[in-house]
Formats: sequence, C-alpha cells, structure tokens
Amino acid sequence: MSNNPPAKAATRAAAPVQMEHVARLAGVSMMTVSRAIREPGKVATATRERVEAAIAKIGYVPNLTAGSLASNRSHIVAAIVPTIDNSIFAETMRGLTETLAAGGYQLLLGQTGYDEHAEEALVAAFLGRRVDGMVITGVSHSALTRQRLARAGIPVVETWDLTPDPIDMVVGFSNRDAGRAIARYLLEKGHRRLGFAGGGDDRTRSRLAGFEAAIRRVKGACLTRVLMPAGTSFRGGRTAVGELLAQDPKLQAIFCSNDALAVGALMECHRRGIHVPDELAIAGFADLDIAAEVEPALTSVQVRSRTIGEDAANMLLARLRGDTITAAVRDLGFTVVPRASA
Amino acid sequence: MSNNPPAKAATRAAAPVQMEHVARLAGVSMMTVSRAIREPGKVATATRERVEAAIAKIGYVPNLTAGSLASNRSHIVAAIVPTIDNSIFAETMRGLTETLAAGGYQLLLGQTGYDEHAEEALVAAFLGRRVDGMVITGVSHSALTRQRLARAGIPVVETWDLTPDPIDMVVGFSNRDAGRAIARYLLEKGHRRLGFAGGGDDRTRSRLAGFEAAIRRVKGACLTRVLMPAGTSFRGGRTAVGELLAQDPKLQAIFCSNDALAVGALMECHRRGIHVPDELAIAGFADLDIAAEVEPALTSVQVRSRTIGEDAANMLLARLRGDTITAAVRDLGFTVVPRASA
DNA sequence: GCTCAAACTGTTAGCGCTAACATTTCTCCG
DNA sequence: CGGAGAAATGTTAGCGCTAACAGTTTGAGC
Repeated sequence: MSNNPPAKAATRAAAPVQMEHVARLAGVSMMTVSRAIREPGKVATATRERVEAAIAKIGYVPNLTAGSLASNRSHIVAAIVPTIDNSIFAETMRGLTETLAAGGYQLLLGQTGYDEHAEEALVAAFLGRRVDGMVITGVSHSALTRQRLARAGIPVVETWDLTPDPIDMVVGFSNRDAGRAIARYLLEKGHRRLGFAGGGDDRTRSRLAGFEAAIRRVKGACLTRVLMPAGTSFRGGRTAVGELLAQDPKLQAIFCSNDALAVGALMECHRRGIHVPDELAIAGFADLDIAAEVEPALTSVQVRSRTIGEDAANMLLARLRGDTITAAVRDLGFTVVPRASA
Repeated sequence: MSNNPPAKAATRAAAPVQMEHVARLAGVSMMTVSRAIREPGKVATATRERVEAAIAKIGYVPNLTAGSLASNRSHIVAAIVPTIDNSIFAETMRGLTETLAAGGYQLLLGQTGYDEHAEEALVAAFLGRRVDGMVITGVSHSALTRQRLARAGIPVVETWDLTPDPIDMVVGFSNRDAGRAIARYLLEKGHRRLGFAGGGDDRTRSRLAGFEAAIRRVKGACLTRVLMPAGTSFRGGRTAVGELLAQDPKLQAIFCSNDALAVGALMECHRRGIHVPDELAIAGFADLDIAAEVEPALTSVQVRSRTIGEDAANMLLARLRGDTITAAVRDLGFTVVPRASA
C-alpha cells in the first residue's frame, strides 16, 4: 500500500506576467487595464474587450497583494472560531462565506481551539494582514484583544452571544436566556432532578447560569453538574451520563450544552438500557442536523446558526460601504424544539 | 428577545503607525527594525530590546501586505476542501493548520461545496493573493485548474486520494482499494446481497468502483446502488436505507460512503425495528469520532485524516525551504475497523 | 461648425516594506 | 595595538499595483 517515487520539481512558473505586459499587448496604459478589471463599466467596450483578450492570451493573474497595498483595501474579512470540527460553527461560516463572497470579500478563517492566547495571536496576525473586517466568536475576550480590535479602525462583529457593550457590533442570542428556557421546558414536563453536562467555554457557562437560575426558582428542583474540557464531543456525552448518574442516581433529565454531547448521552443510555425519555430525558443545544435524525429524536434549542453568519457579513458589508445605519446589537433569539427525547 | 440600539461608529484608528516611527523612536534605521522583527538573531541584543520597547510603546503592527509585496513571500498557504461541515475534512484541516503554523505559515481556507466551478474560482483568487503553496482535496480537477496550478510555480499538494500523476505532490490513500477492502470484509462475513449508498463526488465514485469490482469476482454476489448529491448527511443515510430495501428487500449489508450516512442508516434501521447487524449489516467510511460511540458501534474504514493534513503541510514546508527530497506521492493507506454493526 | 460637459484614457506619485549591497563597528589574536 | 574578518547597521531601489488628478476624445445641442 506504499509507493513513494521521488519528487519532481514543481513546473517552474513562466516569466512572471504583470499588468504592464497586458497593457502593452492591448495598447493601453496600466491604469486602463486596472479599471477594465475592477470597474469594467468605466472603460469603453472596445477597449475592455481588447484588454480582456490580452489577459486571456498571456494568462495574467492580478497580484492582489500589490493591489491591497496601493488601495489600502484587502477585500479580506477574517473570522475566528473555537473550532470547525464542531458543526455548530460550520453553518455560521457557510453563511458568512457566501454572503461575503457575494459582496466581493473573501474569508480568512482562524481556529483558537478554545484558547485565549491563540485568539490573541490570531487577532494580531489578521490585523497585520490588514483585513477589512473581523468576525469573532463570543463576547468574552482578553483586554489586549479588545483593545487591539477597537483600535484597528475596522468593523468587528462578535457572534454567538449578546452583550450590551460590544467591541463594535454583535449578532447572536442570549445563551443565558436559552439555558433558562430549556430548564423551564424540562421543569414543565415535571422533571425536578436535573443534570447539566457541558464544556468549559464561556457560552456554555452562560447557558449553565441561566439553567441554574431557572431551577433555583422552583421548590424541590435540584441540579447536578458535570463540566468537561471545551470542545468535548460524543464520547464526552457518554462519560457525562455515567458521572451524572453516579452523583444522582435518581436523575430525571439532562441538558447537554451541545447536540454532540446529547447524542453521546443518548447512545450511552441505549447501551445501558435506560429508556429515553421515560427513565431519563435528554435535551441538547444548537439543533444540529443529527438531532432530528437520531432515535429517539433529540429535543434541542434551535439557534439560527446560518443567519448569524449571514447577518454578521451584512453588518460588515454595510459598514464597509460606509453606511452607518446598522444596529450594533442584533438579537436573533432561539427556539426550544420539542422532540421525543425530552 | 430583541434589542437593537443604533450602531456607534467604530473607534477610529489612531494615526497609522508605521515602521518608520518605530525606527525613529528606537534611533535605528527601518531595516534594523525589520530585522529585529523577522530575524532577531541578526540584531545586537541591546538594539533589539530598544526596538521591541518602541514597538510596544506605540503599538506597532507590521503591515504584512507590504512585506509580502517586497519579499515576494506571503507566508500563506491556501487549502481547498469541498466543505467543512463534514468532520471528515475538519481533522485534516486541523493537522494542516497546526503544522503550518509551527512553520510560520497561515492557512487560507476555501470551500467548493463540491462544485468544480467554485474550485476554479477559488484557485484563481488564491493565486491572485500569491499564496506560497496550495493544498487541494482530491485528484480530479478541471483542465484549467490543473494548468493554472502547474504554472503558478508554487508547491501544490493534492489530498484524500492517490494518482500516479499528481499536479505536483499527493498524499492520501486509494479510495478504490478501500472500497474493495470493505467489500471483501462484508463478503467474508458471508453477505452476498450488498448495497452501496454515497454522494456523487469523485472519491465516492472510486470507492464504489472498488466495491463493485470486488463483488463481481464473487459468484452469487450482487450489488444495489443509491447515489445522492455529494455532501449528503445523516438524513441521506436514512432515506438511502429505504431506497435500497425497496430495490432489494433481501439486502444483507450496506456500505455507506461516509460515516454520517452510515449513522443515519443505523438510526433508520432502529426506527424500522431492523436489527443491526443480524438483519442488516452496516459499514461506514472515515471512522469519525461518532462511529465508535453509536450503538451498535459502526464498522468503518479508518483513514489517517489528521496525518493527511500534517503530511501535506510538511511536504509544502519542505519545498518552501528549498528541499527537493520529498516524495511526490505519499500513500498513507487505510484500515478496516471491525465493530458491532457489520 | 462650435461649445461644453461627459466619457474615456493617461500621468504621476506613492502604498509600507524588504532584498541586495555598502558601510561601519566590533572582536580577536599575533 | 593594528589589522583582518565577522557582526551589526545603513542606504538604495524597487515589489506591482491604484488614487488622484490631468489630459484627451466624443457627441449633443444649437
């Protein structure tokens, strides 16, 4: 199964092709070539066609780096997410990418792995590239990161949470309210001995805070928690069930801070012969594709993941066009989706 | 749940800070500042400290765009994947990102959505940014894409498949052999009426070709296929079970071209009361996290997803350092992982 | 035909940084 | 202590493109 012939050298590039060559071939100035590429409407049709023919003939690829330097516009927007493993953010990134692309911008994606230092380093690197805008997950960042972003003079959108005091703009929903809502849902179903499983990231903590707050208001209700490293997935859900039941064998319902954990929990119950939802109810968060497809289907909190990305892109684009009408805080809300599991 | 105050203007950037200001403050030339940043070893300790102090004091962030233009090195590598929704590629991207970062390079990620035109556009855009290298999924690309990449004069790594004739380099495994291997596995278990479900992308077709080839060599074995749009996920797996059983009610085993489909298929069987593996065996592909966690655990074909990314990065880095020793074709193989589902 | 504005095209002067080479300042040892 | 070579720093000349403005052509209206 192995086969490793020696490398051939990459075919060397032909002599570099520059705008000047196109200009010469088309019999126009460089400026006209530049315009024909970026603002075709401002060039006479005949001229434009000559330029296009010349470009095609010699295979010219504009050097966007040089263009960025000259125009002070990179046409790049950077996004920072904890991880793309997590389908949670994948939809947001898709909405972001597509909306930005339609506006002529490209996305530069960075992953922090839920590490604040990595986030700091990414912000610095992106600012160095002179990105035109930045999208960042969450509203909790180091002081340095906040300061750098605020001073960069570019539009910044925080996502997946809310704050009255964004660095610049924010689009998301209240994780605290979402936690509260799912607690109320479970309490209304009559459950009193509740469990929580989630990673240690900031948004999970907010959900837990809301979850806990709602439970405290109900007499006789109690909460058992399991916190695990941020970014934990299916396997974490399985171990969480064990730990929660060890702490409270009479547990009636579990809220998992994301659907991957919830699916893991579901599978563990299946393995242990615990019936869901009769013996133990399970609710997830984010309403991923998989939530509706598992058996029993997973009760979850739907958040408008894709819309977060689209709106973030539109807020940025509006700012980049010079509009100032955009609302700085955009609350997209959430919906508890009742299914069979809780 | 809504709350939309008007936007405040982004805090305007202070007067732009350039290298010249740092140089003046530190009492050295710009060149020394440049060196202090990029090659600290080549600057006297005392000087370096003065420069660093000046940088910190005025909050200088080097303009990497200008640096790229001057040095003709962007320190960016671009990667093109069909989608990041799919955890299949997420691990590869993680390996790639981390290995590149260690080598001082940053990753620019593009998604094609399994669309060849999108791929073409991305390649053009990335070449325009003068990326230093490119990683691309699969070995099947439009003639234009191949030509552009070959002419770009940068190292290129194709991934997730093999070919004796890469554009430049390739790291992956034989999808055909993998299809063949899983067919043999199922045949050895005594199954004769086999089904295949998969999306319409190129690598899936290779797996199917291998799967089919192995089946044809066994007397009495037969194959039923369902092809769906590329990128189909859990839900697709569920519908596939229905379609396959409609075509062959006596089906004994199904090979799904990825684990998401297989999990969907598993859930559908659960729903229909079909026992897995006794009544119907199910095998997946890629051995995602979830494969080991579902009940019954999923038999799958493990591919070294993360290693693909790491090796691609290392091949690029070697080339970028000027080494020519790297093998152009790197076969990482695969392993059939037997679990409870088949 | 002439005028004047609109439409188009060209010229000049950098964008902020680094490669390449030039110069100055150490360092070490006979 | 002088001189050669190494180490440190500086100078010059762009990288490839676009903003801003200057010039030229075109054509509508009279």
